[in-house]
Amino acid sequence: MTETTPTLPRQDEAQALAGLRGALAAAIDEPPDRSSAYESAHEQIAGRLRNLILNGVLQHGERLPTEATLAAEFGVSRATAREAVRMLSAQQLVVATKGARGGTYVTRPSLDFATRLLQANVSLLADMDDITLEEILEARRLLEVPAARLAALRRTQVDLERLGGSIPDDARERTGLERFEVNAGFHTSLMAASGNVLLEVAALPVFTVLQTSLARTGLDARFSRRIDCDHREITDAIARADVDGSGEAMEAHLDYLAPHYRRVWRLARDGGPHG
Amino acid sequence: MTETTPTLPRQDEAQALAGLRGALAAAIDEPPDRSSAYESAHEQIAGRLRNLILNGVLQHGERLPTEATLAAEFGVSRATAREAVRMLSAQQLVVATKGARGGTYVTRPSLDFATRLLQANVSLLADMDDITLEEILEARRLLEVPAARLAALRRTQVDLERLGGSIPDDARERTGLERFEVNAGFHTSLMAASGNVLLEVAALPVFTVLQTSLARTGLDARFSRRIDCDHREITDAIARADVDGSGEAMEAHLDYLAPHYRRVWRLARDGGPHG
DNA sequence: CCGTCCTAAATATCTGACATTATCGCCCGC
DNA sequence: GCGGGCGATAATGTCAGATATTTAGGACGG
Repeated sequence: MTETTPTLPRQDEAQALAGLRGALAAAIDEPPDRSSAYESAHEQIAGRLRNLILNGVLQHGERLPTEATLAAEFGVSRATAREAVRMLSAQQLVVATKGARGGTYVTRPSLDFATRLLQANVSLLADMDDITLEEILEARRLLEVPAARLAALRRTQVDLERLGGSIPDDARERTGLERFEVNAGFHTSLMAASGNVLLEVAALPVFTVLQTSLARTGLDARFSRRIDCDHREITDAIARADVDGSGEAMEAHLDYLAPHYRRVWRLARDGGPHG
Repeated sequence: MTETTPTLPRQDEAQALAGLRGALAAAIDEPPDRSSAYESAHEQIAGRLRNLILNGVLQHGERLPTEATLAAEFGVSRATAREAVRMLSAQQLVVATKGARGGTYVTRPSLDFATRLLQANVSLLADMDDITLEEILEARRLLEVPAARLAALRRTQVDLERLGGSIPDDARERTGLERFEVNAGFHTSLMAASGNVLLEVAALPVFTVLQTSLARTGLDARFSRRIDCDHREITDAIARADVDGSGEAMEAHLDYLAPHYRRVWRLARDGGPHG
């Protein structure tokens, strides 16, 4: 029975989990998970801890055992335990603090983090042609038109002020980056006014991927003026609490933008990745 | 001027990046990024490499320098370089393979990975009351009603067969987990039929979070039958290419489900986290 | 010509040490 | 008696080197 160990040794594994259980006064029926082929030690440990967090056994703010303790309980070296914790920290499931009362604490991914993560993924998936531009444009329409309608229903005074403030009133020339920020500001304000955080999180990456490709090419003054004008129309409709009008204004805006996106997208395809 | 180094030493940093640049024959104007307070060495390195990947300097399938080389170029130990790579691998930006022609290769987060990541985040955000049930229900409606309409427009023969096959035709009693899988199967088939991958990715986490809370409480046979019945109606409408009918059937389905979700959600709130 | 063995190259893991840092409690001065 | 500096302490962060494991590819023999 002295076979090699494709997974952590069963006994140690059970014991380690038991120790963790005891230490945390938490119980969870962990399925053996002998599913896939080979998983390295740190992945196994990371996965186990991740399950504890996702299943709510380890609650927000709770402290994990120290690296040394984890290492001992899982029967690995500290370096390996560290890498497991590092994986979780990369997913913002835990944060590590130094110092005396320091340690590893369960945390929550912030909205901001979730957004950035999603955006990175969408961006990469688009790069690889897993997602087409048309899908992105469609998704944006699906998210933003209802958002505009909801905003017309629910907007508060604060929302309206923020929306108005996000549209520049001077006709000053702007760089690509500045335009990007202006547009993103309006977009974010609009999604916030919709009153649905989930919608906000879902829409921002979609918007950003599109906008990033636009910003790289630079956009002329006439185009920018038209965007601001559209934004103002949308804002006005929302201010009037005109649900249908808001949705239609948004649709018109997206209709105007679509061909521009298609153009810069083609450019990026032809000129970009072949560097 | 022998102050401590809150960031990597500038010279080594520049040199390391230059080395990497040379090695990869890639150029990118890296801003100094002296933004936030303190960033540990592995975070800095991970961030730097991440930027190279997200900006497309390192393309899919390309190979990073070996751990030893990275360590040398960034002027850190191999363990530190390893942790940086580990963080990227936790985000599925790279994969590490052992063996002779092994190494660290740039990869793409799979759709499946993106979905699971998103789901974990949505789930945790919901746990923390950053997102309310009503927002989730609303988001689901916003995603699935248009998806049903699109499916009616675009469904292929394969889609229809898959949809039909995902609805059980026997009236067998099922466990909570089995029901979960049946419902998830229909949901996934529907989103696939919509023909928009992005929609699919966005909707699955929302669906799963809702469904998970349902599955935990167990659902009686009458409820299950009703769900299957609704699913069949939706499928029929899609098969008829009845766009409005599909959307309406989906709306009716969600209307029926909403109160059930509200009930189990309350239960989970009252009984769950206080353990 | 094909299969087997061997070697090289890379990651995976271990070990033990040292560096850094934030907290806690003690002690000292007022 | 009491508050502020200041070391002890406990944790993560980093380092250096060694060993194990895995895999690709070449050498060698049948």
